[in-house]
Amino acid sequence: MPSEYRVEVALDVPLPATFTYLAAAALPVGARVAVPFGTRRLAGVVTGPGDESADTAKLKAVDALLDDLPPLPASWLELVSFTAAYYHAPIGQVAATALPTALRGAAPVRLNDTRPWRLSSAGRLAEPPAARAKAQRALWQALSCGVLSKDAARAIAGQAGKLLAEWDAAGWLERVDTCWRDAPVAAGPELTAAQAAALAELRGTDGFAAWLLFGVTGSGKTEVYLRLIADTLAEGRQALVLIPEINLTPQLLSRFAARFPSTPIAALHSSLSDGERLNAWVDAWQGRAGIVIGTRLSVFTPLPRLGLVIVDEEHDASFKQQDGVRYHARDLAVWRALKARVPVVLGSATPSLETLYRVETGRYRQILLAERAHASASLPAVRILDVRRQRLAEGLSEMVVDALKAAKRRGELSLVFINRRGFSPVLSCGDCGWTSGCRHCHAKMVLHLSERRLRCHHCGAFEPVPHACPSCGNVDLKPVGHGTQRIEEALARMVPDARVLRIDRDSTSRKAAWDEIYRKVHAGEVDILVGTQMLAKGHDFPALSRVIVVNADAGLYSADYRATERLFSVLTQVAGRAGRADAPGEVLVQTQWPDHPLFAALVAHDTLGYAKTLLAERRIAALPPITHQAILRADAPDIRDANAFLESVRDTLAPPKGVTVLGPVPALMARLAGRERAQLIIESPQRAPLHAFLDAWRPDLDAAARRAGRSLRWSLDVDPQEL
DNA sequence: AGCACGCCGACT
DNA sequence: GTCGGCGTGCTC
Repeated sequence: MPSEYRVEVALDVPLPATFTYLAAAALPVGARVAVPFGTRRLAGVVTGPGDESADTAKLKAVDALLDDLPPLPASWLELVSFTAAYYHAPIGQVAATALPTALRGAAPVRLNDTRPWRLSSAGRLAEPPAARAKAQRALWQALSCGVLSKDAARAIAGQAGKLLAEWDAAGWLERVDTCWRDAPVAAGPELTAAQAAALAELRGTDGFAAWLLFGVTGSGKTEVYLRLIADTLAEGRQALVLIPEINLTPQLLSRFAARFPSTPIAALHSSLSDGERLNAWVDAWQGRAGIVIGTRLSVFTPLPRLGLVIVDEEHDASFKQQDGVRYHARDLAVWRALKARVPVVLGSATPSLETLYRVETGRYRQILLAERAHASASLPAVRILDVRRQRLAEGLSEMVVDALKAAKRRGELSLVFINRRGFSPVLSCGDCGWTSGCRHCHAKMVLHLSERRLRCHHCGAFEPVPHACPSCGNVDLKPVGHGTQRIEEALARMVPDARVLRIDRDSTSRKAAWDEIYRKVHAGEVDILVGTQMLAKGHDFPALSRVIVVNADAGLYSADYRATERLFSVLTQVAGRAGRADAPGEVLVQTQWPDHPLFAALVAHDTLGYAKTLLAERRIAALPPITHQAILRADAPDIRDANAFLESVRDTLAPPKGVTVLGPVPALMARLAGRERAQLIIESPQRAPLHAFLDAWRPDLDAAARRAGRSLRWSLDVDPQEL
């Protein structure tokens, strides 16, 4: 049979183009196909009609049309190609990222019918199982009362799968197409005046609108989301809810399930098997799920009846993918809402500067929830402890140890927060507060002990390491944020009889670990919790009377200009752990720089004011979000190979007016997993010339990488979140 | 990224 | 004599 048709197919290979194939019939755009590629057989997605100018002799034919599913929707393909264009990633790799694992392979996929059951008319006339078969009887009774999902059936009878199959074969059952438009919604708590006002404003729009829901910790943002979702479901439309991985807890999911008991919810969390994820994904795609709730990857779920998008904790760094296709789920979520002409709500207690800047420029609208939902819970009192010229034992001051001892005597739970993020060795003077700033730009210079010099990671300038403080002559210069390695042992030693529990990635890697930690804490078997980042968010601990931050300074002067923004955010969140119940909490922050404006804002709970300060700084320094950046990263076992690659591409193409290429400079984490990392920073006040430059540059990058050999790895990061 | 082809060292 | 090391080149 002659192959008269041609199609373009996107394949998961690191090549920028799509590939032209011959086909015996006109294949629909969005169809999944299997194609021969070299010696392999790969899965691909049809992106459009084939290139007619391609030489027929070189073309191969499509092998098979996979799946009996309908083709992927045009809106999904549009999202994939936008992502590929914006992040300068090969479209086939984006498509593979956007599909669930089960749909990435070249094997056809068969789907289970996941629709719930009810009794058919024959079933209603049939004899119920004997009363002594208790489980069978219970399952039958549940069916005769109404509709039953497979999960619900399994909860009633362990053998549900087998029984349902038998009864179905007997003709007693039928499938029900779910409709959530009239599904019941459980009553929620009464709204506060602020929540009601926020809701009224959010409901007042039609079509696309981007909102920042700016609410302090405990102000009840989730309740606002639930009410909006109820509106969306009542119109028969679907809601997409994006949540940081760490906040996507069973507690949160059961809160949604309890509010919408009969609405199918597709929860896309990390512990799903490939099959479960596929089912949830297809439920969303086929319009069977009313709510999709999940982490950044969920932004790619096709939703035919999308009516609302919510991004909770929109400032959270986990929305940015840090390898492969480096997309930002929050930004893509806003784009999706725009294309679907539906509202998007970005919620946060500490909004990102990107989002606040868009509020400032009028693109997003802001709604404030200024008070905690429980009138009795007030914001914690923050005290700044000046530790200059103090003797610190393992980073702990006497004041902090005394506070911990007093709390222990009163039987109260304290939290010692260790800020490990943003650590890079910036040199500082413990006497006068001098830090090693770069004389050519706004960045801090980083100590490179092996090279015995200071190096700027923004512009690349370097200087010898000073022997004494250039400002006051003190010879005892140290990297900021040093010396908190063995803090839990130190605590156990300095606070007699204190029961110290450490919480970090290691101690929580096992699944049962969290349950054990919760049990201990709730049973009052712990006096002091010690932990990093993980403790700042997501998990609710009761009656935290005191939060102590021992090394805030590590983020205060960092080579990464985003460090202060992140520090303020994490300190606000960890402070929010204190005093959530009836007792007002206290937060103690140790610092060598008590006069830093960050602390004044923290004490005053002035998130917005501090954000304005930071935005003003970014404007002066011409940094994001005022300007736009991309980073070309390279790593190799030998730094010279990475630098050689970056130098060879840096001058292949003259950047257009306004676009600046800086570097090569070392990455903030200059060495990782035995590889040395360096980068070029590309900056521009306008997005368009930046993207045009990256597009034109791409072939040069591919060519240079080929010349550089296999040991070199490289990637392009648009809107980087970390240096 | 895979996977082939291709040309040089230590083994049955 | 060959099994296998990973350099380089291509994939519609």
